[in-house]
Amino acid sequence: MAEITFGDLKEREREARKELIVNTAKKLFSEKSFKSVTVRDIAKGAGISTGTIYRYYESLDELFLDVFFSDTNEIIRIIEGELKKGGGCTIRKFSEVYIGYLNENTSYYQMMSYFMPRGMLTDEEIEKINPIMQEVIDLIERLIKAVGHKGDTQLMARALFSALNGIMTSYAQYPGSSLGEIQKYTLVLAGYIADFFEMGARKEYY
Amino acid sequence: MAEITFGDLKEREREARKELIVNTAKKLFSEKSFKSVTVRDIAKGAGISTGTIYRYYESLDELFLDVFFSDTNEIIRIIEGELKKGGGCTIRKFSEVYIGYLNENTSYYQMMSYFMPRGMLTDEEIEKINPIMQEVIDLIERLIKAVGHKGDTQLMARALFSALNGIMTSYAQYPGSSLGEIQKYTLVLAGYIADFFEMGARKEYY
Amino acid sequence: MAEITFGDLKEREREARKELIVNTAKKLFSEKSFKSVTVRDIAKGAGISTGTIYRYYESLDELFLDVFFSDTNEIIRIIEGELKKGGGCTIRKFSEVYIGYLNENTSYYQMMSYFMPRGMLTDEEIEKINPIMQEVIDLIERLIKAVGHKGDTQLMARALFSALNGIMTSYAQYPGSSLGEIQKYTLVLAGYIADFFEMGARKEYY
Amino acid sequence: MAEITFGDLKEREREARKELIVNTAKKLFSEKSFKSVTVRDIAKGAGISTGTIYRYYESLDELFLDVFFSDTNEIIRIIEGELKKGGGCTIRKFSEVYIGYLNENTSYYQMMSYFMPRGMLTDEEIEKINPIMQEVIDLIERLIKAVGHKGDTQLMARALFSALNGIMTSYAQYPGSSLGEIQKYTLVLAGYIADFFEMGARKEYY
DNA sequence: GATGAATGAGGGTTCATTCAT
DNA sequence: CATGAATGAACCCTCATTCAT
Repeated sequence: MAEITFGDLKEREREARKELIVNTAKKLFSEKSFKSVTVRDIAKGAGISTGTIYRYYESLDELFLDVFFSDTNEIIRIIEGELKKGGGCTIRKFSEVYIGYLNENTSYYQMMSYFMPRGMLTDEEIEKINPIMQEVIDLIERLIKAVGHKGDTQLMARALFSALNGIMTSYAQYPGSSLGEIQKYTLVLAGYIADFFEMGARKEYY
Repeated sequence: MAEITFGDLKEREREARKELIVNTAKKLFSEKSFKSVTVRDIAKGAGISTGTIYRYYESLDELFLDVFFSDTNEIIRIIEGELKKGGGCTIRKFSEVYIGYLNENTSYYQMMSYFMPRGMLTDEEIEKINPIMQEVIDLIERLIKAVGHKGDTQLMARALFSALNGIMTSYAQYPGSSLGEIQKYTLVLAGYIADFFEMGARKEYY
Repeated sequence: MAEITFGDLKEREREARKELIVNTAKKLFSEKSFKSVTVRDIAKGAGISTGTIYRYYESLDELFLDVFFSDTNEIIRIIEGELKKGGGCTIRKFSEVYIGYLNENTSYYQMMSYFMPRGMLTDEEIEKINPIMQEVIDLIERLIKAVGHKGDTQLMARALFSALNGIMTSYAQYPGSSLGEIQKYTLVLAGYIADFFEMGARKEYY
Repeated sequence: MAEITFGDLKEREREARKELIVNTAKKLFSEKSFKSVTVRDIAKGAGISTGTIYRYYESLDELFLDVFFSDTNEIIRIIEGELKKGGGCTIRKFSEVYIGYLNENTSYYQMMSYFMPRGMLTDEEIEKINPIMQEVIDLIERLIKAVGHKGDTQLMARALFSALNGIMTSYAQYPGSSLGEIQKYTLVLAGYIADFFEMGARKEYY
């Protein structure tokens, strides 16, 4: 029978604190551009001191990366949940749910653009991020295989992932349109692209 | 016959100055992340004073936006040039040339991510940017129509544009791989996506 | 026969703890500049918590002062040991051994510079430090008397002590030279100065 | 005939500004420990903004080094002035004047202790400091030669310089005594040491 | 008595922007 | 008009010290 040690409790509390910090950061990211959120903003928002943040994260970037990590996990959870519900046209379903998430969490793809550039991440950080990103790709790949695709499903998964992210970069909050219009339009684009992939997946393409 | 007034000359000189500033900024963007380039860097690079920059641009962001504008124009020129040369598979050709450009000018899609978020641009700025972005879309649309597509070619153009941009956001400088490997991979993805669109365009899809 | 009370045991344990802390600090001082060693560094090195350190020392400075105290004791021990061994030219011998110690423990004279400025020490701290410093002076004085000096031996002792410390302040780690060269040079200076004092001591100077 | 160009004026003004900053720093150093003086203190004291400091110095350390440089120059000027006045016992005179200066400018030897440690200075900084330090040594050397010393006058100069600095490190503001008492005592020590060197210099020592 | 998480003032430094010359 | 020195708010981060457990 699993015993709960004192160390476990400590660890849990630590995780709870990190979660508080990460969630505060997420909340602030939804209010303003993620790069304009400061340590003081987060500390204030979380009701703790700036110094405390540095007890849990060595730098702001490390914290941001954890938000990214957490968001990615959330995406996976949401999509797995959604997929359990429905039947049929799953690539499309995935695409819509994913874009829906990005619409609600605009900082996600902003962080992606921020972290991708060469030299931004240490090897250690890359090793932390890679597996979870691969999970997303794997999840998409499963959908593609489900349709019976015979080609390079990994490649196709990556292509779809890229294409969807691009919708956000290009139209996420396109200036001049109302938020609702934009969300509707990005969903249309997502559906359009998804259909191509759906179609492609059904063929023995590549 | 059009007469050249004193005012015209002034205006031309002004444009020449702005071009000098913009080109200096571009050069610096290719050397380091666009967000880390400072007014002083640009002024120094252009051989003028920081104050002078503010005679031509109200703020750094306005300058950056002009770089974005100029880059977009350059893209259009390059692609029109490329398209004149070749025959055949033009959607693919476009995709490859476009991704090639983004690989060489990493600040372009970084700026895109930077400017897209709501509230970043004034109405005035939007009115300046929109027409040129539309030109890119129109250019893509022409390629799509050339294949004989009967569906919503505008939508398809926008979808392709988004998808290609997404490749860069997602894999532009993917950490851990060499620059060359990344460029190759982004081109593979571009080709893959382009083929879907090529195929889709040939059908009476939508 | 002296009885050992419970209080004595407590006191002994307390002293042992302080020694652990001081020795840890010393070890760290040999690795980096003494002013850059933090409470956390020491606590970690000693395998105790930061809070515990404050049970033994009211402040970091008090701890540093104890290290200084302990170092001074060590110096006395070492020099007494050395002097027992040899005959002859003892002022010189002392000077070389002392400079040798300072070369190995660069934080010692750094702490001296740090604590000497007016206002750095409380009266209480001064009362603790003075006797041990006087011991060093007395030790030097004995050497001077041994040569048969008839002048103000206390003054001469203080002068020699000062002069040797100055070698370290001025050339301890003179930039541009290798560590070995510096150590050799400081020893040359020490010998040079020692000879003056040796000579002076032999006279009925002052 | 030397013409004064616009550039010269600019350069002069720049130097005047640096002097203002340096003098403000010196003033503050006499009020509190030099390491506890902040950029903000200096800016406020000089009636300028913190940012302005960084127009003239790349870092606080660079500024501190300039103060050290300026102090050393001042020492040289003062001593040369003094030496012109008097005849006779010049090594002693020098020693007293030097110690007098250090008593008035306690930050000087504090900075010496601060900058000497290996790695504190860049090669560039070393190249700036070395010549001026050598000037001081040369000045002392001249005094030694004046007495007719035949030995290694450079070494003797360095030894004297070290020995005098050590007086300050060891007794500069020895706690417990009044400022006046300390100054008197350091002068006694200086005289005592100077006499040794005076004596030594007169011989064909070494 | 020991712990170590939390504090928060304060550190050096940056940089878009302004404005007197 | 151009200049570039000056501004100063804001940034990230550190660390001696405290105190609830």
